[in-house]
Amino acid sequence: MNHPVFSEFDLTSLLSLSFSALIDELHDRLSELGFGDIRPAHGFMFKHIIPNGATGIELAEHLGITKQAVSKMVDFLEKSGYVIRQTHPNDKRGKIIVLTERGWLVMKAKEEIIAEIEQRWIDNIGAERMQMLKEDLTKLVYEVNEGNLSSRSKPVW
Amino acid sequence: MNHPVFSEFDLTSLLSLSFSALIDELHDRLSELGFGDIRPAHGFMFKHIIPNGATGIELAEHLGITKQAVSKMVDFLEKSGYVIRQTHPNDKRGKIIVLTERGWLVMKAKEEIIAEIEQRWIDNIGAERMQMLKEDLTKLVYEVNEGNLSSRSKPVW
DNA sequence: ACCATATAGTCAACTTGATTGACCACATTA
DNA sequence: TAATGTGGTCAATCAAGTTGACTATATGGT
Repeated sequence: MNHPVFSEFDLTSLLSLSFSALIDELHDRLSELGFGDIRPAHGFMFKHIIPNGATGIELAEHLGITKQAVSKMVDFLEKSGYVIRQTHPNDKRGKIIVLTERGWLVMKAKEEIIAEIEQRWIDNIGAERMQMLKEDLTKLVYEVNEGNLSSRSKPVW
Repeated sequence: MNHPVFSEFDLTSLLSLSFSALIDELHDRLSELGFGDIRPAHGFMFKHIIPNGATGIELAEHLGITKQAVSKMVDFLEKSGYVIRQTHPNDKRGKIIVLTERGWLVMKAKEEIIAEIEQRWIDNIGAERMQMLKEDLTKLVYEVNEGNLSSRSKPVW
């Protein structure tokens, strides 16, 4: 199939479409591996639980949602066996959320799948261009946020 | 401020962050212009209403949601004065959803804001790199979807 | 040491944007 | 023209978030 190279999409659509294409494939593959109950936001949470656990409030800030919403997500993930709540060593009010073995398995699977997709893209556009792509996107992320990154991001994985 | 150029983020995060940075700024600016009731999904709907209107089912397919959900969105947008439902000329069951004057104003504002942001990025990374970025993202969108584009995309604007 | 205030987490009620199912009016085709 | 298909809406429900109220524990000023 011969596709047009010059964009019929504007930048917004391109970013949106490439992102959701990536995420959709990732979650399809995770489903096949038996992780069908994992949603994109869970992955982003896991990322901040690594490597030594995190409190609910820390996760809430990272995810940009309320601590109550985090509490519910953790309820679900704990029931499904991906994380557990441990009592905080220094603060009896607090709890630390850590990954279980199953949680680590998802993270590992995710890494492998993303690496594989990324490799396909490298085969397609070349390693140099992929490097440029990443550099440029990194710059853009910093530029648009004008320095105060992660303040309002609603990220995934 | 001197930022690292080589990515501390993986591709998923980069795409997610750059996309949401873009969308956040866009909607902040639209809010300032008095379009605070417009959500990202509305913009994507508008895009497919242009230029000659669309039926609810067409929009549902484009947005990847049910026709009932579209119907609700249209209810809202009609009440807010962005679109109207016209009776379909050939099919008395159907309706065509078209933009009102106010609807066109939002689209125009959106174009200008995106163009301005894009220009900032061009100033930052250069026009050539921007062109490459778009080309590469376009390829990636096609590659990941393996030809059947827009079948499952959950896009915005 | 004590009290006032702040903080981590949970419970409950509500909101929002989607879903599924049922239905009506009109179209299409055999 | 009867049988089936299609566009749209209504209603009930679901999922994932919100706000508000509360408990238990920490912390800091006097």
